[in-house]
Amino acid sequence: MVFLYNAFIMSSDPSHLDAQNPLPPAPKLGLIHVPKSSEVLASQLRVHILDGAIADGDALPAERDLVVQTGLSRGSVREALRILHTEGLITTRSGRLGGSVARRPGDDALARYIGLFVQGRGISLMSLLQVREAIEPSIAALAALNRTQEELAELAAITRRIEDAYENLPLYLTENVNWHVAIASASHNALLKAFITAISGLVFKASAIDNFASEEVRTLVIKAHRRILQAIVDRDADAASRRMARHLQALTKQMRAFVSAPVVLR
Amino acid sequence: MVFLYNAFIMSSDPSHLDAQNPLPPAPKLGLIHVPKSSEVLASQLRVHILDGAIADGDALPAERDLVVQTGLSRGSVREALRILHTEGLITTRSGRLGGSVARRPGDDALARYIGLFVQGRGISLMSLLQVREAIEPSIAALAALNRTQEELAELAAITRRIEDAYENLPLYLTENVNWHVAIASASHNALLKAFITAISGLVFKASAIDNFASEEVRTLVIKAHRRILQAIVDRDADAASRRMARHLQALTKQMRAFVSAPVVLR
DNA sequence: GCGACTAAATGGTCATACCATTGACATTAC
DNA sequence: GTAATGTCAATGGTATGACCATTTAGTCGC
Repeated sequence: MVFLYNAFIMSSDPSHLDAQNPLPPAPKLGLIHVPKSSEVLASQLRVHILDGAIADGDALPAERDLVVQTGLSRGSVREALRILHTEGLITTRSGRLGGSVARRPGDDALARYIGLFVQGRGISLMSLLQVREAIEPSIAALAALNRTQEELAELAAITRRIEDAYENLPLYLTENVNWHVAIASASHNALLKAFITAISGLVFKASAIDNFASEEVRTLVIKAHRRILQAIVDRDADAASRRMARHLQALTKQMRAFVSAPVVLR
Repeated sequence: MVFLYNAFIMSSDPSHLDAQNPLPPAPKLGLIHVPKSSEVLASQLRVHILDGAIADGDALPAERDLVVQTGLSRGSVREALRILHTEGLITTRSGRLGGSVARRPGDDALARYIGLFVQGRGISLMSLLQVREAIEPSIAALAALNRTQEELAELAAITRRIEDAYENLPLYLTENVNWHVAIASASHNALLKAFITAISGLVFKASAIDNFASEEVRTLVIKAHRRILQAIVDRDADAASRRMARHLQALTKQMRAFVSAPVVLR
């Protein structure tokens, strides 16, 4: 031991280096991050899930199988699976024929994280409405361009359901969220749809506390929805965008009284 | 054991219920989800972090302390902490004075999940550019309205750095991302900023593979940046929005050749 | 056939031990 | 004195092994 130690000292001594090359090999080392075993396993599995090598619905090996395959302890394997579960990339069931199956990240997973961000950072309802006003007119325009016949039918059905729920406030509000999401679906842009799903849900939860949807407001909303729907039917992207922008501005105006406080969920 | 079993059978026998109240208490039970111990602990800690009871930078109890406080095993406690870590709500260090400290969810955390979504769902670069075009004009408008003097200075500095990096392509591209993020900062909307941070980063990574920024493009970009900056200086929200929209449309056009494939990261 | 029981496979939890990392503190060398 | 060095304690990281809980396939009995 002592011998090895001395040898190390000697090899660090620059005195016997070639005079032509007086500099030691110039370590150029940066900070070294030593990953945890669970993170390494999670990363490997994540790659396989994201690139489709493990497809949506495919089963992962059982925990005890992963233990023998990886040489890690079961605790580490379980922590890796817990990471993937939290990321929304697997679901897990107990019992015989149980185990973990791969999942593509869904709108709900992304919505959950946007919710964490909004709540943790104390984002105000005002800011949320700003985001909605920023995004949704473009979504309406894309929907006008890309909507299929089926999506149009669905959208018309929801528009009608909202009108039918005129007296049933809770139903009215949830169908309203569905309406916005349905338009986002018709935009054929999955990321925009996920954004609007998250934001509409948050606005709904934050505003359902107080009841701002007076009868007058509801009447105006229904009118606006009809006009937006018509623009989408007509494939008139410009009109869809414009009308959606106006619609949201009007809604925001109605909610001004509530917008100062940060968003509170549940 | 047998006795208890029989007692249960008897108590389930409705024959000796009050005739006035012939219905059993109407169970009305839905599906019951039994949470895992680690999830319960994670939820409790999460609430305290999100509502600020555990502020950003505050230390959580040591793992072994949580064990005695909660009565759970250390493995369960660790899984709970792993969940919070994955959600970006805590960071953890080893060693003396180590432990877990609470963190507010940051732009990076949200960006990471948006990245997972984009990659896992095979979102195309085209869709990403659509999102950028949908969001960023509004951001420019908000920046024109809300920018402070300091943010203006920072924005001008970045604009200059981009021009200086005309010949240094990698620097040019990263400063370009910074420019978009700086505008989003000036919008004073943290959620929009997080979105743009994520999307600009993804577009950068997805497009840095091939080199589309020809000299001609770079010249046009620099011109466009100047005009947008001027609108923000002038507090002209309309012009800022319009010019940003044009700028992005032009950029998207330049990238048309690359946009068909899904986004590939790293 | 059909119900009830059993067994097996799987995730969930616990207890314990030990390793690895980090920094405070004492010690030593100069 | 002070700077290098060594020691030790606190904390997270990992491994083992056992047992519990849940769920389903299969089997037995009627």
